[in-house]
Amino acid sequence: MSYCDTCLVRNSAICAALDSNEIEALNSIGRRRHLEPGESLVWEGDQSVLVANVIEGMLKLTTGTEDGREQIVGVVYPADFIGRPFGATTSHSITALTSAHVCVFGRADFDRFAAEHPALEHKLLTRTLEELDRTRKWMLLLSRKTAEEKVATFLLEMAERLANTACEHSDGKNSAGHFELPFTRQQIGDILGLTIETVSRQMTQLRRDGIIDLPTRREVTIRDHGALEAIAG
Amino acid sequence: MSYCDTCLVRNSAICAALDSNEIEALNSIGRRRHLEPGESLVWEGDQSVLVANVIEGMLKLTTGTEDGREQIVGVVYPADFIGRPFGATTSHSITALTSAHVCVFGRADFDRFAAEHPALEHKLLTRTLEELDRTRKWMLLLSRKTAEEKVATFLLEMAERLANTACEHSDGKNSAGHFELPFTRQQIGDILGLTIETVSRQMTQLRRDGIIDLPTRREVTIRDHGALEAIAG
DNA sequence: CGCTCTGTTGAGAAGACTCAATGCCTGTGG
DNA sequence: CCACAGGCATTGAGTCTTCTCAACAGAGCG
Repeated sequence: MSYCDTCLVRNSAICAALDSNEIEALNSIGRRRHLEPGESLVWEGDQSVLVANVIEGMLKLTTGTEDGREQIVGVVYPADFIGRPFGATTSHSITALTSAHVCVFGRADFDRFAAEHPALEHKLLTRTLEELDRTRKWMLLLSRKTAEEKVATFLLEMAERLANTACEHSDGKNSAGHFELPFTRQQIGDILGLTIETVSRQMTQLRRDGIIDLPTRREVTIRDHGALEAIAG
Repeated sequence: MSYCDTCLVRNSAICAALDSNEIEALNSIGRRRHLEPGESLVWEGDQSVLVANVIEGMLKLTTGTEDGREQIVGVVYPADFIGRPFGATTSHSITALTSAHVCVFGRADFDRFAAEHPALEHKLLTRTLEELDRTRKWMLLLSRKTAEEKVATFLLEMAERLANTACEHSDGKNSAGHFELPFTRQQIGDILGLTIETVSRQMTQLRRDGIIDLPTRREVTIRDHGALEAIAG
């Protein structure tokens, strides 16, 4: 009996490119692993020894300077693929933001398996291309947008991301204009390339302007979506 | 007679994954094209109708805000692959920085060809993964490094890039510590997320400190490589 | 109830930007 | 051959944004 039969992301992860026999074969080289919030799966600069599918939870990809400045270079969600196949080292750390479940493969095993299954590689390629598009779009934000624009852009993106998941879970928390932030202010700062104080100030300003509301620290209500988009630029 | 027989990048572009029959087939769907400096091959937001290999010259990938702020999200060199296969739209413009030759394919033709040649897709995948690594590393620079660190990092990277090409061309211009900048100050600013004035000031400061020399506007000599690395962080 | 962790707010400093003036090449035409 | 225009680069002065440092407030928890 394969883990995959009950896998939540069976049909949306890269595994969707495989038939049931192939899934069985992939399953035999993988294993499930649980991560506590804050626990890391790989560290920046490490030998790339493992790759994984995210089954549940959220993880951050980070890189940093020697003197401790950190930048989040990506956030991954269920069904996303993580790790660096076909390469010697990992260019970023991977750390759980929430409690998370991943499906881990030894990199060498995975590389070998992928080489024999072009459909899997194709899926991996299209995902990598999409990720590259997203990353490049983020570069513009990091380098050219003001703090106000960054925070507005971030809130819009979170609203969109979480509106999708709301449909699945139907927990009522995340509707069109209201959602629960899955990040601390520090993490938002690390994503946007700002300090925690600047993030806080911009959020307060948007609340004062009546564009958003902050019922609690972790909740956000978008009161004027158009205005937020205008600010995001 | 195939163009490919005389292609300068035949063995380093993704074409290297193909045997001579396959190259012939790929050649039949591609054509050469010349670009003048400043001429664009694709525009941000366009339908993705073509992809290409760079044969000669340098091109920039850019994205921008509505109000005209621009960010260079990548620079490509001979043998690099450009364009967005397997996707509807292009997330960035591609513009020649120098006079350039590219080998262009219709995207639909290329997608079809790639689907039938897993070795080509594999090569494309590894390249895309490398590009993603580079791009993420650049995010840290854009968001967390100071102007001084940015310029130092840029000069080191250029020195390394151009040292490699020096071996091929042996024109004597680009040795370990000396090279000719292929960018204007404005372009350097667009790459580093700085204004032209800030770039200029940082370069001047590095010259005053005796770390680099600037014999002409376009030439750079690195006098103290270690110091430059220390500054780059 | 007090402790800790996270977030908010304020004051001042520092870095980068804007605007403006000047300098230096290159190429063109007299 | 020289003068001059136009583009690029440098330099300076002043402003604005964001960061830093520091104090304080509020939520969650033992």
